[in-house]
Amino acid sequence: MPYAERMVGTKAPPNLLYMVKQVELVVRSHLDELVKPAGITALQYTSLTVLERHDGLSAAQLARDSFVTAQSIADLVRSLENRGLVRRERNPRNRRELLILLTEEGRELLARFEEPVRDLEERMVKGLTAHQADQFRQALSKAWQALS
Amino acid sequence: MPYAERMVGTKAPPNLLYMVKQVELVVRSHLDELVKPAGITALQYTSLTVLERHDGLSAAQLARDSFVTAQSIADLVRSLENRGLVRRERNPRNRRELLILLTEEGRELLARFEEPVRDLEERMVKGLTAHQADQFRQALSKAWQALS
DNA sequence: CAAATTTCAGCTTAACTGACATCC
DNA sequence: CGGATGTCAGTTTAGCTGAAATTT
Repeated sequence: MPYAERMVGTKAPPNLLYMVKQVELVVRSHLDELVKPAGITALQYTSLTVLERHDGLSAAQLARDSFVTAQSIADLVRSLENRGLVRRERNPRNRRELLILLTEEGRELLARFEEPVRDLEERMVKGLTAHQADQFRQALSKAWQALS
Repeated sequence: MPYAERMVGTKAPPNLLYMVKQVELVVRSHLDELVKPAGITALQYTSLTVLERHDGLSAAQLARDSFVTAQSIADLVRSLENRGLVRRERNPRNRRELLILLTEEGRELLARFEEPVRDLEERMVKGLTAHQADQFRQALSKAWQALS
């Protein structure tokens, strides 16, 4: 019997922390498969969507936001740069900062996956009403802010 | 400006998949700090809570449920065994299976962290009403089932 | 024999720490 | 100078693949 069934109706309910982890795991595995044809990982794709919302971030900012060190982010950014999905240029107002910017190719990749990713999100909330899905989104946002 | 602020009121809202990831990241970092004094990782602690609900799982079952291979789980289980938190014994009805069972020490560790972990969960939903927190839990459960 | 479980050996990769140069 | 930022070098660790033994 898979977890999807075992988890339902168990005496001691799985705690919230565990469910967050399980949802993240299954989401990442779907997303990884989805973007694999483009030769990138879920993590790299997610970084691109962050840049889509906040183009021109520095690596240090990206690192802080992702709870990883600057050194770790550097590797990820370098691989995105090698693939031509982002470019970096000096902040003219602060020569020590290297801003990370989406390239045209990066934007095209994001556009190409916009619909499939939205479909995945919709599958994820298909058991919820539109209102419940919205509440879900807000709950995630509040939970995240409460612990940040 | 940290993400906790930047994420609010941005034109293009961060997508659901990204928020799930961010919440998992911040939850794990808190949980890691919480259980560090006991010399275990968040991942190991979480595995212990799984065993608390389903004592006597086989490594293969645990692996499937965690979206990892049996080989990966083996390392985790071995370190828990070395620390005396779990023991393994042959399933009398199926001699190839090694059941993973919590030891008394493992149960004591779980008892010791029950309250701090509950506190962390409460901090996580402190911006929600009791009803909303319950809806949140159900939404996570449904989202997970929908993608499993 | 086919499928499931466990285990051993080796590999890859994503993260880490430490050290250093640069810039404000 | 102190505090950020970025980079280089080396390490650790979590996960992987492949292969084998055992049981059902």
